[in-house]
Amino acid sequence: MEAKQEFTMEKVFQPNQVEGRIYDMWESSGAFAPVKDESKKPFVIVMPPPNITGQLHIGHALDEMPQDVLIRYHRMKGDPTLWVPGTDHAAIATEVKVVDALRKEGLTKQSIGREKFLERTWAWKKEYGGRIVRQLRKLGVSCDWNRERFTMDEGLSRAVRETFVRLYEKDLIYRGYRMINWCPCCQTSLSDAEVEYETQNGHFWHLLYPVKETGELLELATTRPETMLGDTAVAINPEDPRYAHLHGCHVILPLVNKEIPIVCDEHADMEKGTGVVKITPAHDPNDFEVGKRHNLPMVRVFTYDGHMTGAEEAKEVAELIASGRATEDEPQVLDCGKYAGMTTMEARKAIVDDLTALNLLKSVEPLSHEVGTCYRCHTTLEPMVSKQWFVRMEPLARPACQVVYDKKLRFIPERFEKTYLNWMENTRDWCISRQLWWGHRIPAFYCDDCGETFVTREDITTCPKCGKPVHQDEDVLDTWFSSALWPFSTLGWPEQTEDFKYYYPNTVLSCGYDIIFFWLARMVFSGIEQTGECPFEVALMHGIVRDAQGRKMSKSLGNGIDPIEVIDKYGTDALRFSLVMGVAPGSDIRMSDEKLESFRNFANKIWNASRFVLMNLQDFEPQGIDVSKLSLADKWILTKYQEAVRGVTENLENYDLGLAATKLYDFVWSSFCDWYIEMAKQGLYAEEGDVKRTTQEVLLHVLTGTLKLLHPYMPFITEEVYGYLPGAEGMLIKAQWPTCNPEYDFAEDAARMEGIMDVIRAVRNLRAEMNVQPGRKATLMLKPHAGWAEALQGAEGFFKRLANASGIQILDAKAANPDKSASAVAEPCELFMPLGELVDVQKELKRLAKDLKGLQGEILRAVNMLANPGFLGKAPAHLVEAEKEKLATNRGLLEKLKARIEEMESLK
RNA sequence: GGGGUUAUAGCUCAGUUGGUCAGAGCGUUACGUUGACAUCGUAAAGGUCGAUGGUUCGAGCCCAUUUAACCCCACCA
Repeated sequence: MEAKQEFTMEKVFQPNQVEGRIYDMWESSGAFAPVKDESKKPFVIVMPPPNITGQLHIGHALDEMPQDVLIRYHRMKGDPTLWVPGTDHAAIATEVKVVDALRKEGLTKQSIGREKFLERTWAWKKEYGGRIVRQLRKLGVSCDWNRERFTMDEGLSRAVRETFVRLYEKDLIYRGYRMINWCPCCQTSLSDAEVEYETQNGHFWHLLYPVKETGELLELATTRPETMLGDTAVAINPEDPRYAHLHGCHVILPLVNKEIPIVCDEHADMEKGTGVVKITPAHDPNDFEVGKRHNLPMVRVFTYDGHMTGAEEAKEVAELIASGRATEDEPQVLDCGKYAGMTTMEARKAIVDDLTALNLLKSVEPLSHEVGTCYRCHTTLEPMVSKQWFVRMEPLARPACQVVYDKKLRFIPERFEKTYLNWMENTRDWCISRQLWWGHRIPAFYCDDCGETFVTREDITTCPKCGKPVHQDEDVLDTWFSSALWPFSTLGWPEQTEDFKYYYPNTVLSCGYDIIFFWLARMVFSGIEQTGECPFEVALMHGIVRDAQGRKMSKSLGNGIDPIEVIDKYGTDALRFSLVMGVAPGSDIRMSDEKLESFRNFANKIWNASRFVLMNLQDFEPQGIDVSKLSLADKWILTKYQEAVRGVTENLENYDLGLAATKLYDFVWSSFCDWYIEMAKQGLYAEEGDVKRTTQEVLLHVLTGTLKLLHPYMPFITEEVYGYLPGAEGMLIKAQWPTCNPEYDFAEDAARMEGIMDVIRAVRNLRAEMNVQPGRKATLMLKPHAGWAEALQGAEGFFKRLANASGIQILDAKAANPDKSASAVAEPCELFMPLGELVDVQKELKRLAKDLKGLQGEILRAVNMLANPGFLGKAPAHLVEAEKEKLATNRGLLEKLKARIEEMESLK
């Protein structure tokens, strides 16, 4: 056994002096690695991988906290416990940053080429990817850094490729022209999940299209007039009587002067506007569907960088189509003529002007509507028809719903089940190709000659069919495609590694509710499809951190909280505790200096309580508690402590992390510090060695156990204090989770102690109410109720120490009440505090009247309850009994109180 | 348009399956240098648990309606 550290505790806890040292000690000792035991079920969590571009922010801290608490708890419980950390390559986010950096050097990614660009990005990753990982350590996370993974590691890339190939082979991945969300700024497609809707103020433009056959002007409305160049039809509802005469007719598309058909389609809603809707199949999701139903041509009028198409591009595509090398779904491209090259916004204005000049703009009304924007750069997205890779969702979603129906996957809190199912039951195919360079390149190869597509596990250079050269698809995969495999790719899958076999499925997945669709849902269906099992049993959700006013943190508001600063100022433990205590699962939390301060104070309270105990443990060798020697106070704290052990353990098992933390806070501050330590002083300063020794044993036992209970929440301070404890071996992080000893439960004695505490509180109250100077000690006269005499007599020391009494005097039940004293009644006794002339009879009467009123209210309530036949008949017997008992007690107290009041009245 | 959340002391929130009280932190007020801690201690004030109705012997907790705020999802021209 190594020598204990010398007793050198500072008066105030200094987190920054211990945190780094302790973390290094944990890490280098191998404490974070799981202790594998095939006979036990492991407890496994994979950490949501932060982006390599990221800097640690408060959201990460919130994200890690529940995980670290659970991990530390299970580790102490003796479960083989694994927490896998890692980082995400974040395709689009990272690429944007690198492109930005290039721009500052006057470069573009095209100018340096794909290979150089990737080199640059890897260099970037090397430089910044480590930063977040270092910062995470400051939070005290006890994950197994030896298993740190990166989504673009070789092994994980193999998992991605294997998954892609398997899905392709099962026809669950396909390539085709579909309506996708296009970001003209990032110049890539996005999945539906990556669209963020924003309310924007726009206009509703009412246009007039001349009907060829009748010459009338057909009114229709649009929010995006620039798309009209790509209209290939106008739709009306087949049931609409207003337009029955137009069936089979055509309109002349203004500005383009092209004849396009009027089609009948359910999509045209008779209730909306004029009931006529323009159809732009290449630039609107609904119109795309209408176009398919009516076999309408698709005409693209926007370039991929947000401008109007021109002659050159039109010609190019036309030739491609003519050559037969384009798929038949390839949209035509319009030469927008005078509008070519304009941005879409410029074109909008020009087109509106031109239509106005032609008297074809009937009216404009302001309109506020939801517009899709890019979740990375918030540019307004353009719906575009584009050739992309998709995951077929329907067959994957079904089993992913089933595991939730079957409760094989449990959400905490439960309500997120609905959020999840709502999405999973309605989700559409997932666009997984991105027009980026940074990421997993799509393993599809196209023959330059025969045009055949090959999706392969290994790269190929020649066409297996005709032997001609092939080229690989230029695009990379959605970054979420790889993170969807995280629970098993990090364990070595697709190899059937020992780790994979033992640690998969994981136990818990903890993340913010904001990434349920991006990540959690996709892990579930990917896991089920690839491994046959739901990747985790419990989805533990948390909210987001808000500022003191409840606002989201954002760069523009500048209200972000830097966790590193917080840690420097208040300590990691305070930050950790403030992120969990009293927080209900799944709810947002507000962060404020006041809050952090109060938890820093809590840490300091723990520190000083420990310091006190340790000061009184010099030259003390623990030998265990001798139950026969325990005082009432000892029994009380042991009972309370065991209650805390049971409660906290139960809460942690149920993932009620916030409740457990609250219990600990209360136990430490109120029970242990405010009461027990104060009472223990009597024992510590006692003459009898036995009494002192027993007190020391109890203090040490309870403190040690409490540090263990606190450790998952406040690992640093508890580890530090633990190092000073006599009899504590090894590190706290590896210590055994506390269990209860049935010999230490003393319900009756504890209740007795509570009674005495009530009397002490009553005395304090009296003193405060009567404005008794602290220096003035009074003798307490106690008139015990049946059965309390002995306990009260034995508590004299407590009254002296805690109630500022000079001593107590036990009065006979029949004795006369002392004159000129303040008084109160409590369950154990009537108490009198002689104050001589200090007693203001009027004031005292007023106070007693207040007590009387309270007591009478209680009695009335109980009487009513007991007079209710329903209650007597239906309530559980023990509750009825308890109520009766209480009523009897209160009646007794009432009598005493009344008598006392009469007595005082007579003194007036 | 669909779904969800919240409404409890001045502020921020707890309250686990309905059964005694409705609790904490911060703030406020009055005291306080009693041998761990002023990053502290003691005491106090402060709420008809958003509104209405219902179920029940009993509801902050369950049900219905309603008001207000917020969030998510949704292809509405």
